[in-house]
Amino acid sequence: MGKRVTIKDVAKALNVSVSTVSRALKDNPEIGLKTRELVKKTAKNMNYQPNPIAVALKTSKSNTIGVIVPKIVNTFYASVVEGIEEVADKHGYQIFVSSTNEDFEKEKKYVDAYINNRADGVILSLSRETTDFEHIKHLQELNVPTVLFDRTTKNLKIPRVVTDDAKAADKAVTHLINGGAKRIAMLSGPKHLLVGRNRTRGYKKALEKAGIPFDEELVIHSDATVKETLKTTKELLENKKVDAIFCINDDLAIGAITAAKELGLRIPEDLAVVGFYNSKRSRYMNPSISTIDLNPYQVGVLTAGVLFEQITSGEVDNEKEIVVPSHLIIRESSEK
Amino acid sequence: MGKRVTIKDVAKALNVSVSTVSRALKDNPEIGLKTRELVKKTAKNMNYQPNPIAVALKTSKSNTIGVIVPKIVNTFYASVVEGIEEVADKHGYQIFVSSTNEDFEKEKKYVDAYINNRADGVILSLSRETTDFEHIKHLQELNVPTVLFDRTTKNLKIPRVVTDDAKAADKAVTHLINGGAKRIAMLSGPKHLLVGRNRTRGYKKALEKAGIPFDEELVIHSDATVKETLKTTKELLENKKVDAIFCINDDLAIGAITAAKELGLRIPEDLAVVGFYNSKRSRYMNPSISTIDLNPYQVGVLTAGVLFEQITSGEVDNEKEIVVPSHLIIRESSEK
DNA sequence: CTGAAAGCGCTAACAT
DNA sequence: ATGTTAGCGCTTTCAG
Repeated sequence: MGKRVTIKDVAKALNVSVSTVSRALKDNPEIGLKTRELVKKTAKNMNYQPNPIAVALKTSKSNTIGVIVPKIVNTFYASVVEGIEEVADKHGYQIFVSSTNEDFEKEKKYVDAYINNRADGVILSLSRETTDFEHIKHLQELNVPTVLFDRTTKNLKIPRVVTDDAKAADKAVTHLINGGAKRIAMLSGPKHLLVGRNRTRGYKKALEKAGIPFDEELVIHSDATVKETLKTTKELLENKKVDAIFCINDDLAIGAITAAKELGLRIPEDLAVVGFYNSKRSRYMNPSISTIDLNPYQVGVLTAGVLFEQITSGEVDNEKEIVVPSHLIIRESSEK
Repeated sequence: MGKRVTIKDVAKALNVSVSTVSRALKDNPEIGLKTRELVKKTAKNMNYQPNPIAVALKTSKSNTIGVIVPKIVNTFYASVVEGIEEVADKHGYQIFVSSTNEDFEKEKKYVDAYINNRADGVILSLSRETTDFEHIKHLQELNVPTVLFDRTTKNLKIPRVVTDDAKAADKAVTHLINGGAKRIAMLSGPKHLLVGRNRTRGYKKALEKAGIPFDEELVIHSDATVKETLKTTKELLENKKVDAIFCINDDLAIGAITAAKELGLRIPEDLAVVGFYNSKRSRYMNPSISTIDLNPYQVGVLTAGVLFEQITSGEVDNEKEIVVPSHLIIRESSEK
């Protein structure tokens, strides 16, 4: 079976030395043009494939980028990965993706794996559990180009690419206000998550600009189970008399809409809703409400851009922070 | 900065040879128990980390599994990946994931990458474009354990794990029939896709069992754009008088439901719908209709299982085919 | 029980 | 312009 052909084999076939072959293959001008061509031709004929492992051992570079995400089933992250792939490919790099499943130990494990496998760069988004950052610092100590995205931390000086969560929320809520809403609730996730906090900031800001007082009771934190969402939404509609709801994600948006309909309300005449655009699917989920698109693909493209800048220049700007703008997709029917 | 500590360093520190260290580290009984312990202890103290690249170069094994999927943003594939990760982790292997984005050239490229990086196994699902299978045959020639899942082909003798698409469709349609439906339409995707063909088979079978004649006109192929779905569904409802719709995916299901509601129909009293469960999100998307769960996570677990069987035993059963059962999730409200 | 030494495939001084 | 050689970090005969 497949005995792999090495540089040595082609050297032997041509009666030249391995170094000649090695150099010819990388177009080293020290080698005569005709030998260069000859070597390249026979290498191809013999179906020679360089062994990246040997190269990596020798050079300590692997031509690969490690990408670590908290949850690959989340389409936001999957889309980011696509963006990264796109630009890595352009640079002639491959990416290897790992999902920590929000597990800190796995995150450490994968970081180590990428270090040991001499990844030329690492892109990662912190797991929910991560509060200790030694593994990230380790990457920095080893001078492995690293950039964080989305789930980052203030406890680290490191380049990062984030979404404009606060601004996005502001846009969404302002849109609702412009549509005539007066009492706007916010359906949020678990209280401790940074996303929620950032979006709450935007929510408050939009209210403030419109002169609407902030009412703590209209911000609901939940785990986004169907049942819970239905219950809290009904509560909001029946007892708090809200006329619009800003939802932190599409699952919540669907829950809100479903609850509203069960109460006989019409969307958006009786209740305006804004959700988030997490995937193409959103279009189907709520064809009649406006959504915020966080541009995950763009996040990936930009993150990879920062990384390659670092790889290419060899310089790190640990203060670098790129904020990716979000995009409000307005559906006609969402205006009251 | 991070000078990495090697086996040599710990050998020097203990005044023993590198081979002793190497052996001690892998608990070779030829080495005295106390030396073994000593070596292991100091290795840990010195923070020694084996260099997997050197190991791979020496042994031609990398302790990694390559996974190639057509589209990682598709939650079906993302979930499969989670399943694979789970069992790979148990075996002490890492996985590296690549998404071809349905591009045949990328598929070849990634296969080559995994070959060259000495992946100990490859799991892959063919891209839509793939009609040439030389790269897969190449894997087999090189004795790289390989298993296909989901998107497979009859043109290859190779272990595979697939979903029971036909059976799933049969279950779904039978469920509709049991609920009282008489004229059941099927919303399908592009005509040439295997999934659609398999599901059509199940659809026909269910009708046949119930003695309902098959009507070609009730099977609609579309690209699943929102507009198109709405249009075709309305057409079905108004002119074909269907009382139930079997949808090949959740996007179509949402489209169908939306169209029905726009016509003033109630779900499921006036129209019963069955969709597919592609993610947790499905629960939100159509809380009132039944769905088919294809168990992607299970597909991943089983696929990895087949692969590790092969890796462990060194034997390939190219006839092996595992069909993963799907699961019909019935929601009360979907019964008429 | 332990050490010496070869070699995996490649790159890059250092010759010539 | 090309060849020789050392060595990346590790495993594994083969010798003691």
